[in-house]
Amino acid sequence: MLESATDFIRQQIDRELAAVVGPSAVVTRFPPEPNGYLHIGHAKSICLNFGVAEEYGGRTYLRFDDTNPLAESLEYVKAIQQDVAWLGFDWGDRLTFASDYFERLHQCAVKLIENGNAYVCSLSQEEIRQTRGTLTEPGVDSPHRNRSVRDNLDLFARMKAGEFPDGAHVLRARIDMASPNLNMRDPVLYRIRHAAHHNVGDAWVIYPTYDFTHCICDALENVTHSLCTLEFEDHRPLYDWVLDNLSLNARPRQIEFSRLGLEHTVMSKRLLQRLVSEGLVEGWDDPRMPTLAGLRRRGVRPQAIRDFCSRVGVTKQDNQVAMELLEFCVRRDLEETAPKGMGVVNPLRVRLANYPGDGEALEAPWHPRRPDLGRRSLPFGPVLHIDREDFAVMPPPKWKRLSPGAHVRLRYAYIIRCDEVVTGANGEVAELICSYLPNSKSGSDASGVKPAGVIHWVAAHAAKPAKLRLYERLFKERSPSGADFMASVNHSSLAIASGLVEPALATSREAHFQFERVGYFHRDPKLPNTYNRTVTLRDSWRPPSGGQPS
RNA sequence: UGGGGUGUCGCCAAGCGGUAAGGCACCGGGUUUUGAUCCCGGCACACGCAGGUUCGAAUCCUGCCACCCCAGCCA
Repeated sequence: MLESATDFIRQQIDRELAAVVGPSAVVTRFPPEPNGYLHIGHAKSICLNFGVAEEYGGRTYLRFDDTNPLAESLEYVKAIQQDVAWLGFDWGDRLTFASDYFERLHQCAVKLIENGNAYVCSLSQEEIRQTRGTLTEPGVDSPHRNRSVRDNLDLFARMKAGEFPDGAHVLRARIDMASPNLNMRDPVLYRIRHAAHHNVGDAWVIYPTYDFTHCICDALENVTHSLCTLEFEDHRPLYDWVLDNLSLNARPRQIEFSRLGLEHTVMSKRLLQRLVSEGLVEGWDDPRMPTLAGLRRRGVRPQAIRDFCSRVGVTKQDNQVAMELLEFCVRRDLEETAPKGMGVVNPLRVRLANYPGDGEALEAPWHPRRPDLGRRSLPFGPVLHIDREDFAVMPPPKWKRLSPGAHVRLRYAYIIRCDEVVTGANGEVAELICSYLPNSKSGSDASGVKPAGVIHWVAAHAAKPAKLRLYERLFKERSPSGADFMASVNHSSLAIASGLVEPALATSREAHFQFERVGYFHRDPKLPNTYNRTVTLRDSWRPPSGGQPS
């Protein structure tokens, strides 16, 4: 049916569809719990669920798995919707909440009780834990396991009515306390929680657990393929057991795939939370965070994230994807779409001794290969700023930048030569006295001089000061270990430079730019006059000795 | 020592009995007014290990080994 099945899940769907006679539909769902921000690992799941449905002409639900009122809030519900939409996926009118189904879930629970498949257990949480057994030893039956249906119904009704405090009773599935699968040892289906719920308020004091809820919601929404991560593999027998013991029309199947692992970062909510609470980052949307909010603020576009997800693939293998792949996708996307201007990170003053007048307006395209992006005016003048990295008093071999006596092309402007180096009090280069070649203007060069290279610059009289936030990896190690991951935090992952940008860039309505020869930058949506470095440009220049290239 | 999974190039990942795709990274070369982009070329006699079946095995069988997940009234 499909010319190229790209992963084991799509292959399975292909096989299923090939065996089906009548019409068939593929229905998936992305089911986040609204208890935190989405990260790039979620993006993998979102791309999979929405992608599969789209490819097979099906549909996808955005369903909030909100069965634990203690952890969830409306703030996250909103943020998650924003992130999914930002990625470019449309759930149409299929925005649902597990809590929308609380009434029907309750009916299902009553049905299980009536059929002898569930019972009210009055053991304490501690007692349940102690009687569950271990990995190698079976558990022991609850003393309440054989309560009569009538008693169970009565107790469950009173639980629902709010007669008991939290923890007094739970509803348990009656399966097998000796099962080698711990999830099947009479798992809890409902617990008492006197807590307000972000969606249904205080309508309920008993809340269903994930295992009971998820499969039923899938069935109610006619989900055909319930795609989740590997740690739920052991839950599949329970998922199936619940549905087997209810008579719902649909029969969804759970398929598990591996989570995304990314080098130099962590993906667990707990660890990310620590970074935020301990002030190692400036919030959930800090551009160093792997959250979608962080990536967005950093300047990563959804197209790049989608490309990344498709390149990473979907398998059951544990994986740790190189950060280089994400960076590749980001550059690839921005290279085509971002206007290219000039920004200087560490300004070094350059005075053109032979330049007459106050200055002139040059012109340049926003993108050499994208004339549709237009052109901008580029002020030039007698005093300029170049990047300090582009000048060397004693240049290493094959130096293609400025140095005493050397010629260099100022991008889209003139060729200059460094005639004199003015040194400051503490021996540092304070200023460069240069001369320019009047007949070397970009586009009409008649100088015949072949410069060593091309460097970027801004005119002192027109440049706008800007804070440039330069980010590096949040973790020094590729795999920050869970235990001492704090020790591998890169405390110099943010450097703030006082730079200069060309005026057209500062007034542009665009948000993403390439600063030529420096990197891709994104105007920060919160901080004024600030640009976040999304990613550097690739740099294959390696100094023969121990130089300091950009 | 219970159950469930996974092992193919540094990192991802195709392959599904017929003699190892692709991407990233890396290494060469070309183009270039970004040491960028782009283009060309190189990069696993080898598929966790050991046996076996077969004319033929990464693919089938057996046995080992390694790693991941599970003992929440979290999801």
